[in-house]
Amino acid sequence: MDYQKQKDKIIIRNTKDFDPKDILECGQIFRYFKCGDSYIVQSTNKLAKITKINNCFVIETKDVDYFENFFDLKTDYTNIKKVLERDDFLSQVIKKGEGIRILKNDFYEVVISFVISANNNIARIKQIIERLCVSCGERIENNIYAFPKLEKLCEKDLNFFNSLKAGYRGKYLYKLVKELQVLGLDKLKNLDTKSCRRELIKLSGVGPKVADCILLFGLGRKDVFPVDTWIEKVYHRYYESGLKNRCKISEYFVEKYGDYSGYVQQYLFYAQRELKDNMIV
DNA sequence: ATCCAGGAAGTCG
DNA sequence: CGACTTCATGGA
Repeated sequence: MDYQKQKDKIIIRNTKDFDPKDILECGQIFRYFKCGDSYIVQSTNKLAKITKINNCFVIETKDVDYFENFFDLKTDYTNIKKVLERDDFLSQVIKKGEGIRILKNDFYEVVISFVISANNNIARIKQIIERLCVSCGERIENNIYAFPKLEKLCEKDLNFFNSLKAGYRGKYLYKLVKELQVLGLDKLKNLDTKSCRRELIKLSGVGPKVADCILLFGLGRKDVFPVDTWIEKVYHRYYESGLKNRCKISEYFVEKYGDYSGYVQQYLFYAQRELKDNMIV
C-alpha cells in the first residue's frame, strides 16, 4: 500500500485499493457521513476526515496511528484481489467494490453496533447508534459525539434502551452491556476464532451471524463468513442452492474460501446490495 | 396493506 | 439437534 504518514494526516496514493465510498458504504461501519466532498468517519472517541485531492486520498486526523491501523493500511489488497480474481465470478464481483478494505474497528463498539443491526436496515441502524452516542457519548465537536463508554451504558435502565427506538433489541442491549462488563472485553479478544465465536454467541442479542460480524470487523478474523439476507440471496442465485440453513451456508463458504472468507463475503455483500437483483450476468 | 431489513430467542417435536 | 414463531420500527 503506497501511503505516507504525517503529523496530522495520511496521504494515500494507491487509490485503486482505497475508496472511502466502497469502504464505508459496504455495511461494516455505521458512524460516518458525507460532508461536502469529504467523508467523516468515527470510531470510539476518534475522528477522521477523508478528502480526495489530486488523485490522492487524504485522511486528516489527530490520531494518525489509530487510523493507520483502522484502515488496515499495512495489508496488501492488490495481492488479495489478485488471488481471488483467478475465480471468474469473483473477478466480476470485485469490480463493483475494488476499493473495499475490511476495517479494524473497536471491538466493543462493533459488539454493540451489530446487536442493533440484527433484522434491521442500515439507514435505521445508523439512526439508532447516533441516538445512542448523542445521549450518552462524550461531546467531541459541535454535533459530533464519541461512542459511549461501557461503564456509562451499564448505569442506564431498560427504559433508556427502549427510548433508542431499537425495538425489541432494547432489552438485548440492556442485558448485553452488563454481561460485557462482568466478562471483561479483553478476555474475548485473545481467544482463537472458534472459541471466541462460541463465547460471543452466549451474549444476549448475539447469534451466529452477529458473532461472525464481530469477529470480522472487530477482531480482524478473516476465517468467518457472515450470512445475512443478502448473502443468502447470493448463495441461492450464484452458488449451489441446496442448503437452507444459514449456518450451513456459512460453513460452505468458509470451507470454500478459507482465510479469504471475510474478504469474499464483503465483496459479495457490497455488489449484491449495490446492484440489487442484477449483480452479474 | 404487505413485505423487508447485515437475525436472535423462545418454543415445540 | 431442526423447524417454526415472535419480536419493534420505519421505509418502500
